Amino acid sequence: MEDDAQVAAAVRRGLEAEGYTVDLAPDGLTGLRLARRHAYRAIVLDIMLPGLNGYKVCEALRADGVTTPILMLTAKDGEYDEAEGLDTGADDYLTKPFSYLVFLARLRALIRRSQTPGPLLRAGDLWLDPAGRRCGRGSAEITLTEREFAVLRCLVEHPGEVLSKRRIVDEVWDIAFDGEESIVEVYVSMLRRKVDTPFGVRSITTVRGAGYRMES
Amino acid sequence: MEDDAQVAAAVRRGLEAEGYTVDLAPDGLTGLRLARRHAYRAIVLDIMLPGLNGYKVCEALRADGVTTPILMLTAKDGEYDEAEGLDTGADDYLTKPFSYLVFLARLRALIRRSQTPGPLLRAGDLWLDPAGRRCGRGSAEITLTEREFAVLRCLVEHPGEVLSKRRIVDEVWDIAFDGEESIVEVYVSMLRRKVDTPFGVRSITTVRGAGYRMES
DNA sequence: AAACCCCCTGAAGCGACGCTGAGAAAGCTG
DNA sequence: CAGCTTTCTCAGCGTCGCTTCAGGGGGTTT
Repeated sequence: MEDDAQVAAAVRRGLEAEGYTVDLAPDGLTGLRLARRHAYRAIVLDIMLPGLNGYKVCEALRADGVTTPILMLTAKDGEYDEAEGLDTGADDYLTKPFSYLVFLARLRALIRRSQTPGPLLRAGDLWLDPAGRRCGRGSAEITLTEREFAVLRCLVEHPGEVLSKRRIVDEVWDIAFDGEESIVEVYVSMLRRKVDTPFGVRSITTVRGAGYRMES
Repeated sequence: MEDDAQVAAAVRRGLEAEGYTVDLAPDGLTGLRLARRHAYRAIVLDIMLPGLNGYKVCEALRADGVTTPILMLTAKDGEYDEAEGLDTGADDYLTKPFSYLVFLARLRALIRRSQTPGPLLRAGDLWLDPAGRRCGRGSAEITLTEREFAVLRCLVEHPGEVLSKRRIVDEVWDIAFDGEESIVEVYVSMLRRKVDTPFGVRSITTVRGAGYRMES
């Protein structure tokens, strides 16, 4: 216990030296309250805690919908049930005693992994996630086909700029494509029906004789 | 030097006779490379190594997040401090000269102690333990074949991201694989039958023309 | 105002894509 | 060596998306 407090203090000093900001909770209940109030980048949780044990805290947090990555510190003599640990929703485990370097590496890995949401392309409240190949307006997700997505992406990547059909065909279609440029008209039509009309807006403007423009 | 090489060879023969598989590195850098690429059950590290010494190797591995238990072999004459060895992240140390039986016992103890749940990959209530090569949903464990596990792991490592069949084949299969990408379809089908259908969910989404996506 | 041009959009064919069951080949275990 | 598991291929089938076409609407020019 006194030992634990010393370890905790050492860990805090180490992390703060790395540039992290650290909040330390003396017991489970305090930790739970802190975690509920703040949006931490990661939570380190000791199983052996005064008051409320680590499992309970973890379970309570997950039940609250807190998705912050949790690193659980388990005792050396694995007295606990493994399945229980998996169920409560921790993201990683570390068995005591551990080296500080390992601890740091695991914590970093955890934080890195939780920052997955890739860069979004935006135009107003319209968003496009190239990595996940998703798209939507506001909180509503919109299902697009491959070609539709490619055309919309092309437009959103150049907001406020007029793109000729020729240019869009060149960027979206294969070089071997020998069809008409009018294919773009068809896709713009379909896009408007999916991303504009249902929301009562008009984000893709036709510039007669020149092409199309994404309003930013 | 020559002595060391002979000791190493003898240790190798002994361990192989016990049924272990052994990789031997002639110098620190080679060892580091091997340890980074493979998931060994344990690493035996001599402090006196050509090129990169044992402390450096150990430190580098731990900084990379490699948690494989490390047994450090130190020289008798206290030029190096034992405590220093433990500081860099070794799990146990042995002072030369030592008896083979002691060595074996310590190694076994290390391996036994290290079999705790490692870092978990998660996607919703689906979990994957790469170290233990186990997987499950919630508290239910799911049995997967090697390939199934590798494909699922590949997907779970990039949650919310669309992975093309090409990319999955590249990550999971051998470079020498010259089959069709459609093999991925077969494995996704089998995975869905094991990890999705029995639980009434659909976590692996098909993105037609693009690939597959693990819903996060 | 008429003619012209550009664009919109619904319909439909067809080719491509993905899913799945069956089974052969290779590997492992007892 | 026999029986089991695992891996991979193949083919059939259903579905979906890409593209074309044609008719209509609405600016623009003469």
